[in-house]
Amino acid sequence: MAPRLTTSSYAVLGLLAVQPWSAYELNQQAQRSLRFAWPKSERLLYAEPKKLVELGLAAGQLEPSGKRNRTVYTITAEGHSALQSWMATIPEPPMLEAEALLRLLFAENGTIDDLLAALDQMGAEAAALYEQVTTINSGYLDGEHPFPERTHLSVLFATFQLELFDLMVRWTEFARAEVENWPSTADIGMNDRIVEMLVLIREKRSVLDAPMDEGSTK
Amino acid sequence: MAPRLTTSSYAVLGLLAVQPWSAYELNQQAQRSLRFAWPKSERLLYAEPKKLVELGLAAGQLEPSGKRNRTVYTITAEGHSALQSWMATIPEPPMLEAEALLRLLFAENGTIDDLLAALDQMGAEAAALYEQVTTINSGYLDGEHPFPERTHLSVLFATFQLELFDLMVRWTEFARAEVENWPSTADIGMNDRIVEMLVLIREKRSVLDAPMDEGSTK
DNA sequence: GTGTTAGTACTGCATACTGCAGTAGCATTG
DNA sequence: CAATGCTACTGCAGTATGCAGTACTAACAC
Repeated sequence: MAPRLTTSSYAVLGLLAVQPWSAYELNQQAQRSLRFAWPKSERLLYAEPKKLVELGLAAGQLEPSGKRNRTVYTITAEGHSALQSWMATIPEPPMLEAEALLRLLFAENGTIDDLLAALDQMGAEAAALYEQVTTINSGYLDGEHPFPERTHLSVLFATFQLELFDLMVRWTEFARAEVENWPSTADIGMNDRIVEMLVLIREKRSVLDAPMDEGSTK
Repeated sequence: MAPRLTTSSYAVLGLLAVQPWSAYELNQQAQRSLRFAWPKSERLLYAEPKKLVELGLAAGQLEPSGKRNRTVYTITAEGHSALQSWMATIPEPPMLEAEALLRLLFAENGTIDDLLAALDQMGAEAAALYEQVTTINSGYLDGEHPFPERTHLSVLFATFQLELFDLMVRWTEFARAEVENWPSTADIGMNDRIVEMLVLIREKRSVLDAPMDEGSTK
């Protein structure tokens, strides 16, 4: 039976549309950019091109290097047209998986320090990724893009990543400041500060822009 | 053999720590908040409490209502302490799955309209969620929170959701404006505007704040 | 009074995906 | 020449998802 094409299949097909790769190279490539939009396991990235070959969307040629054999996958004409059709379909909504936010939701089951540690972890990871993406993109100004004709796509994509990481850093700092003023994780409910935030929310104003009022802390 | 505890197990345990629920109610509850931090399938939310019972972290009592039986799950003392220990561990990094961004990365395989449609879809979904969360939270000001003592957690969590949805709306609008100026999806590479964006990135300035320069648009 | 629709409350199954352990060649360094 | 680390994968057990199916209940229409 013919296997079904998943979004991950099209993700791999998209990479093959750039140039032929072996499964190993596909994995490295996925680490560089794909993982920020469609994070998939190494294991899957080895399995997916085989499925594409089976379906005729890619071709695999064995290239022996020494005693080892590596298979290099190339997109076929059918692969190109499958990818084109997929591009015209409507995408699934974005999904965010964040364990740190789960810790916030259930914070009453842990200590203030547990919660602060989770927020700090999330902020630190976002900060590190922000630096990484900034460095890579700064390099493009010096002609370091491996596919110069694709720079516009990488850069526009990077603008989203950077805004997201920046938001995570700023929000975790904001949340830390709030939580530091809590006497405990449980049974706070609605104090003056929470009401303040709710008013900002109702007025569709950002809580990150509004300075914390001295009188309402503690 | 005893099944392993996953993050999803702790997510369900966290819900049970709030109050006892049936698997059906667990699913409804997960729709309201959990899905924004830890999106899991309905199917799993039916299976997970059974696993918790097997492990002694929850107890399930059968409550017949008419001819139908529904099982209501309650957290046990061991469940509480398992949850507490988990709260002290470091969380996994956040992960974003966004098909629309995948379309951007591989946009050269589709038309400008395909790309705009994907961006619009992402923006529209984020805008709808922004409204939803704003409405629900505004209700808390009128005492509509089902667990008043947990309002502080819901609200702080909501501030992140709103910032994220707002970012998605603003970024998709920004990206749309950029893409509208492209002659095609492919082979743009590095024009003046892309260089401008790269300079902003290198200087760690937000592209969303910087107005688009008339002279550089095509 | 009975057919229809919508909501409640699940289960089974095929398929998708992940993590981890294992294998094995090749290159560098001590 | 042994050890370490990188390249380049595969097998397998377990986790998670989507979808179809089952079955009961309540409301309202006809």
